[in-house]
Amino acid sequence: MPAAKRKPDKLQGCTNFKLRALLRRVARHYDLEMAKVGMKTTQFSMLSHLVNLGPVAPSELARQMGIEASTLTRNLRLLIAQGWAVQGRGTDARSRCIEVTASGRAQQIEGKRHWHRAQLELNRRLGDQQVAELHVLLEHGLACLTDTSDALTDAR
Amino acid sequence: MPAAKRKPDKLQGCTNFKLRALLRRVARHYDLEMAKVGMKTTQFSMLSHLVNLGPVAPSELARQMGIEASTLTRNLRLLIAQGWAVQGRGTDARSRCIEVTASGRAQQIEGKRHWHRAQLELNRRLGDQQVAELHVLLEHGLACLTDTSDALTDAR
DNA sequence: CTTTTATTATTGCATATACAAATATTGTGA
DNA sequence: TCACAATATTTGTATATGCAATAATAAAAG
Repeated sequence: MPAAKRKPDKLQGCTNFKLRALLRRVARHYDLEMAKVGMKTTQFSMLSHLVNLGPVAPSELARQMGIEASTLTRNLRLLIAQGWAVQGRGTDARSRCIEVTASGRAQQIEGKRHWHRAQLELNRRLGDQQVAELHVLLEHGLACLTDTSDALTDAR
Repeated sequence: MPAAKRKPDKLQGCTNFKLRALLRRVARHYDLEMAKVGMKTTQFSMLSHLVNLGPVAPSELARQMGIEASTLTRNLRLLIAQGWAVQGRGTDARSRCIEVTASGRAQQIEGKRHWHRAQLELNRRLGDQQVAELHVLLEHGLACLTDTSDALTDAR
């Protein structure tokens, strides 16, 4: 049957699969660049959030980054182990306060140079226009899937 | 300064971060649906590839899925442990041959129903048009980052 | 035919990630 | 004030993922 009439199902049309496939490549692209300053792109991400937010509670940082608190706890350990961040007492006896260190700031600035190179190279490879459009759609998707409790398909 | 003239740097413009953020949500969306038949979306993905490809060598399956052979080895174990696939001798004493079982086929068909529900719901949430455009850009990005050895920025 | 090189798969090590359960602490209602 | 609910963080458990190093075998070179 002609390609145009093929059922749009199959795995060809799996958004999850396509996203994963691209992320694997893109992550590799950035990571190769960030490795030059001894960090992963995800670590640079968290470090940058810390720099931009200032002293912040774990739960708030997790919210800002859109990750689970449990994920944050573990990923943060790597930054602390590198001496890029410290964790002190929060407003409460149960909460904490995370803050970037001087070393962390320096590392973030270094990292930013490399991140920028990676981003420019990506833009060059995919085309500025395409990257811009991709960003719009990624943000759109994120907005549509934010909160609005999923899983309601037959939960009620 | 007006948003339009803001430097396009910052983390606002990180393709990696945006992709990751969306994948986390999208993966959750699909996984909640696939959980109803006791599997992760990534497992359904591999199982479907096995169904579509027929008996295949690990290296070829990895190539088709765009993942590392080492990743495949481990992920495949879960399918085998569930009895959805078996691994036999390949053409060679060093190679293997992976094949879906009857139980695996049944599981894939079950899974497909749920995958389809998840995909339709995603389309509904984001809009058919947006999803279609997203797919085009994801495929474009993948094509631009495929092979063409990365990391050449200053490797030579 | 033996030494070297290439291919195929697996293991070791490390990170990112989530959900559920446990901990610790704070706040509330009776 | 005491039992119970709410909040903040960490731990337990499981998956996905990659790179580097091994192991096993095959192919090529000499």
